[in-house]
Amino acid sequence: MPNLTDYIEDYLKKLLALSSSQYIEIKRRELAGKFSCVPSQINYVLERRFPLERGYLVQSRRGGGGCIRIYRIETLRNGSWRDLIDSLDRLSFDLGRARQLVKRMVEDKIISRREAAILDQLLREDLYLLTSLNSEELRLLLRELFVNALQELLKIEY
Amino acid sequence: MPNLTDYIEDYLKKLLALSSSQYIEIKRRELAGKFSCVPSQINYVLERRFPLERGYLVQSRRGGGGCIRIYRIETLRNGSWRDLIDSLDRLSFDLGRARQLVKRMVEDKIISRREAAILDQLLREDLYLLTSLNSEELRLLLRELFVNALQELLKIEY
DNA sequence: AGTGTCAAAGGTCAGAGAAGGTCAAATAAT
DNA sequence: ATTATTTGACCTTCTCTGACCTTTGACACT
Repeated sequence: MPNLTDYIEDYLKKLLALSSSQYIEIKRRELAGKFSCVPSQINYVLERRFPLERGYLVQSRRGGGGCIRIYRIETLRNGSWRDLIDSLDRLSFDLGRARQLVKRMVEDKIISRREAAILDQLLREDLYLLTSLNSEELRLLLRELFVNALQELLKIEY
Repeated sequence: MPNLTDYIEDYLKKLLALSSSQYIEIKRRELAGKFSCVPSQINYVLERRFPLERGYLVQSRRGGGGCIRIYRIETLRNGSWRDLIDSLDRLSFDLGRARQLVKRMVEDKIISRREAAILDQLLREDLYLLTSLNSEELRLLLRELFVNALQELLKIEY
């Protein structure tokens, strides 16, 4: 026999599944109204059913126009990001794919915009012009630097 | 779910981005009119969204022909660190000093632990062993990568 | 030139209202 | 008995408005 918390959890997860973006936005009061409960019930549900460990990130803003955002950090849990990085390592590494990966990781909130900025700088070919590296050497070096940086980065919690 | 303040902030930041100079000039009354709000709302937006700590400087003149100027500037904190970075650039760059700088920036909360982790990886000499770089070439490359990454990083707000 | 007045800016501040957050106590489930 | 849920009183943050204040420049008057 499901309880209120279960119903609200299901509802939010359905919304997330339907959403075309990586997150949903809710109004605490409204949602509480829909389920005829006190607003703080929503906090309880978020705390219990949408913790970071389970792959959710909750952010909120108070005041007029405030709201709660729930992000799905889908691939963080099963470690598929690490697999992706490893595949970059083993298979052909190229700049385009690396940059693409950085972009997606930002979108999925795996890394921050600032972290992405460093990685993007690292991938700037022109910075390496002053060296005598040939293009294959450069590719291997970039791969080494990029993959390593990313692996270390993901070891540390936000 | 954006509110009035968000809209006005966006509008002003777009103007700033489009502007060819370091600042934009607005008329408080006019702007308030455009967004159908009271003039003091503009002050509120400036106070909340364009404070010095975030790299904005707001000046104004009262009276006939008065107006408000919003400058995009570098924050003091970033500025003094940037000087340090530049000095690393011009003077002798070496790994020890670079690592030390990273450490101090973390302590001063200019950069995060994760950001530091990427920079530290970048400074790992052993990653460059697979290349044919001699030690002076390596030093120059590291300097280039490091200084560039840091400079880009400081351009982005947390 | 000096002064007074007025209108046209912009500035300040307090208060109302609109969210969301916390925490402890009561209740229900296991 | 212990853990999970639910509620409600109280708190903090953010936004918006309106009444009232200050500064500046133009112009008229001496």
